[in-house]
This record gives sequence, structure tokens and C-alpha cells, in this order.
Amino acid sequence: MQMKSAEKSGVPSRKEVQRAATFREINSIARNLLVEDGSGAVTINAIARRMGMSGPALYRYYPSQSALIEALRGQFFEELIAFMRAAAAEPAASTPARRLGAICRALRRWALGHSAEFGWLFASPVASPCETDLPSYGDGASCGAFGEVFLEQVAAIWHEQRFPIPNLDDMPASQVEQLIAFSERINGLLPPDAAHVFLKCWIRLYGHLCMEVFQQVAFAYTDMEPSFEECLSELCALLDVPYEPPV
Amino acid sequence: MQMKSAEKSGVPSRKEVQRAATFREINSIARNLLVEDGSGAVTINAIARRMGMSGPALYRYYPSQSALIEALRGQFFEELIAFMRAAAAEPAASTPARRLGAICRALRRWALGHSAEFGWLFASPVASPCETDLPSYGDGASCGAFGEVFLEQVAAIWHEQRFPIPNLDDMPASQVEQLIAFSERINGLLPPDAAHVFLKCWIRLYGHLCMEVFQQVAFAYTDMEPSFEECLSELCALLDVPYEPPV
DNA sequence: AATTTTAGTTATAGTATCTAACTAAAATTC
DNA sequence: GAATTTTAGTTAGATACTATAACTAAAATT
Repeated sequence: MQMKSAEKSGVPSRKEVQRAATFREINSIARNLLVEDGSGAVTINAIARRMGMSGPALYRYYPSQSALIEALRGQFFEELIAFMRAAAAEPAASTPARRLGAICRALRRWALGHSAEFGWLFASPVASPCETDLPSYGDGASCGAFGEVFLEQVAAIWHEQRFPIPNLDDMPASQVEQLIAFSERINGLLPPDAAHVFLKCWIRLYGHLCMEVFQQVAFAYTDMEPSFEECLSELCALLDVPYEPPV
Repeated sequence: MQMKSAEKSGVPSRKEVQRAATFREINSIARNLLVEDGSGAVTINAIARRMGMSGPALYRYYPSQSALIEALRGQFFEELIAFMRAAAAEPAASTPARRLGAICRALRRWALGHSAEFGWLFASPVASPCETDLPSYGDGASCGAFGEVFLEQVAAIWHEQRFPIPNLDDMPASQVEQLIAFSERINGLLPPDAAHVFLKCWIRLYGHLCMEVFQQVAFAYTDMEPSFEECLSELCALLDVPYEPPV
């Protein structure tokens, strides 16, 4: 037990490289199966088949199917968050308001472009019709993971120029308590009253997006972009920030 | 082939009664499994086991597992719609505005009290992590089935006293087209501009509800009733109707 | 060079859907 | 009322899935 190859040193070590490659292949094939044939097609056996391996070999990499799915979910989360952050980092997104618009549109673009993956991100235990009871992801984060990216921009707007806030005295006590607790959980990034506005915005945006991705208003709208932009402009109004249509 | 018992006559016929009872038992047990152990527990075998039957016997009643699930979905839809209509029929719901509040709160109450069932109603092909590709239900209806109950009340308000509408000229042409098509689909129950308001309301309400039922904002709100009521009051404002808090 | 670890294998248990072939009872027909 | 058909169930089996166990051959470590 001297140094087990390059354990502590940053050098990847031939085997680790191969193992990582296999992981990537598994994940990639699993994702393809998800996208091509739906969630039910993501089976240990199907993945192994496509890799030219026998089923049980996969258990060298994931202890169970649900662990694999959970890992994929995490990957999707990261990808989405990176995508949103990249949009916020664009040079055109030069103000908090513009960054906000950019990340909202990025969120929508990713979700629509990867609806199967987004379905897994959205899946909570109650919503998931599969036996895989997916535990809530990103519990460690103070927010719903990608909601946090949104929160950051709202907080930036708040600290830069404020926006109208409601009077906590007009709210039910239970709600005020929750807002205070949340405000603390995010380390006072927003005070409770501003947090209320943030949550209202997030609920509207995320709710709208889910309606669109899961096609819940398909009876009327096949293309919900105008409605989404309208929603966005309303958020801007709530945050007292100018709305700018997409370039 | 004389009259095959009481085929055309309304008389139920001993056997038909038994068969119907078995159907009800299957559906009831399936629902219990769904509620108790989640969507993945609703298997042909598990149902048969609980009924003291052998698995394949169930195929006398449903041609496949997905047919069974689809039948359950239909049952849930009917139950929810009946529940909403019952709320609208309460004597206290004496005006369109009150009926609107009543059905919205009924929808929420049912969804929260039957989140597993609601999860199945919500499940669209893309969202359902099960192989059962559930076809869109209520295609015959002009609306998303239970959205129609909401539509009826909005239409009642519209015809009774109107509400503010946007200018179609300010909208993207594609959206106007869709609104016109939708207005026709609902037989002109609402003109396109009023339909726009209806859809905005429905998206907000339904979106908010999904956030709550699927616990997408659980990082901040454990109890979303205040937020829901706030949403409701905003809808009332959009429809130019007085908001009344719940009794 | 000897040993251990590792990435894969096959075999197997258990559960799922669903079909096929069969049985016994009920309903229909003559 | 007897003969026939229909029906509600049965068991057996094909196929697919998750997952474990026991094994093998190659690579890595000692």
C-alpha cells in the first residue's frame, strides 16, 4: 500500500482513464436511450447490450439502476446550470437585468431542447411514474439547484437598485415565517420581503416553463414562445427592470 | 343470438353486475397500490395477488397494463372534474367570480389530496418516466379536460361583464393565429383576445399548482396556500372581478 | 515471479408482461 | 332438460428485467 499508482498525485493513471471513459460511455448510451426511446428504455441490460457487454458488467460501475439514473440526473443538473451560467457570462448580458433575461431564455432553450432530460430533473418522487423514487436532488444547495442561478440575478438586481416589495404585515403569519426561514437559509442574500418577490417570479417562470415542456396547454398553444416572453416581461415589471425582447 | 340476456334492455344482468364489480375491485386495488407504494407498484401481478387471483386472469379485463393505467387515468380525470363541478354547484358559489374561486380551490384541494393520482393526470408522454406512453387524454375535449371547467367560468365572467383584453395588434402574428384557432376550437366561446387572458390565467394557476404538488419550491415554501391565494387574487384582478378569500 | 486487484464472464434467482393451452362453471340454444 | 358455447379463471412458458454469485483472464502491485 505504497502509493497505489497515482492515488494522491494528480496524474490520472492509465486504468483510471479507461474507467472514466467507460463511465462516460455508459452515461452517454443511457442518455441516448432516454432521448430516443424514453425513460423506460434506460435499462441496465439495454445499455450493456449497446456497449457489447453482458449486463452484470455494469454493476462494476453503478451499484444499481437507480444509482445510475441518479448519476445521470446529477449530470443533467450540472449541464443545465452550466448552460445558464454561460448565458449569463455572455458579453451581451452586461447588466443584471440582461443576465436575468439571458438565463431565463437559456433555461427555456435547454429544457425544450432536452425535454426528456428535463423531465427527469423535474421528476420528484410523487411525479415519477417509475419505481425509481428519485430523492430530491440538490438538497445541499439552498435552492432548487437551477433556481439558484435565477436567485443570484434577482439578488444582484435587488442590491444594485432594489425593486418593489410587499408589506409582510399583510401576509399570513405562516408565510412570513417561511420567508424569514428561507431568507436565513440563503444567508440573507435577500431579506424576507424581497425573497417573496423572488419566489413569486420563480414560481411563475418555472411554472410557465413546465406547462410548455410538458405540453399542458397544447390544446391552445403549440408555440409558447410569445407567452413565455410575455411572462418574462411581467417578471421584469415586478423587478422594476426594463424588459428587452430577445435579440 | 336472440337477445343475449339483457343486451339492449337496460337491465344489468347478473353476470354484467359481477363483471362490473370485478372491474371496480381491480381499479380500486390498483389505485391503492399507486397511493401506497407509488406508480411502480401498479403491476398486473401485484393487483392479481391482492385479489387472490393469478396474474393472467386480469387480461380478461384489460388487454394490457397500459390499458389498465389509461382507464385509471380516465377515472381520475372524471373524479377531478366532478369534484370541481360540485364545488361550482355549491349554493355559496353564487356568482361566476365565486364559482371561479371555488373550482380553483377545489382543483387544488383534489390535487394535493391525491398527489399520486394527479401525477398520473399530469404525466404527458415526455414527463412519464414509465414505458407506458400515455396518449394525450381528452383529445376530444376542446381543452385540457379539467382546464375546460375553468374555461367555462372565465367565459361566464366574460359574457356577463367583460374583462380587460390585450390588443391583438401588439402580439406576434404566430400567437394571434393560435388564439384565433383556439377561439374557433371552443366554438367562439371566447374571442381570441379574451382567450389570451383565459390562457394566461390558466397557465398561471395550473403552473402554480404543479409547482406546489410536485414540490418544486419546497426549498422555500412547505405550505404554499398563501402563495396560491395570492395567485388567485391576481387572476381575479386580471378578470376584473373581486377577490374573496376562502371561507 | 508471485500475488492481488480488476473488468469482465456465465449461471441463476426472482419479478415483471403477456400468450397459449386448458378447465370448470355458467349461460345460451335447441 | 340436454347439448353447446361462452366466460372466468387456471397453469405453463417465452421473454425481459434487476441483481447476486461464482468464476476467469488480464492487468497492476508487491
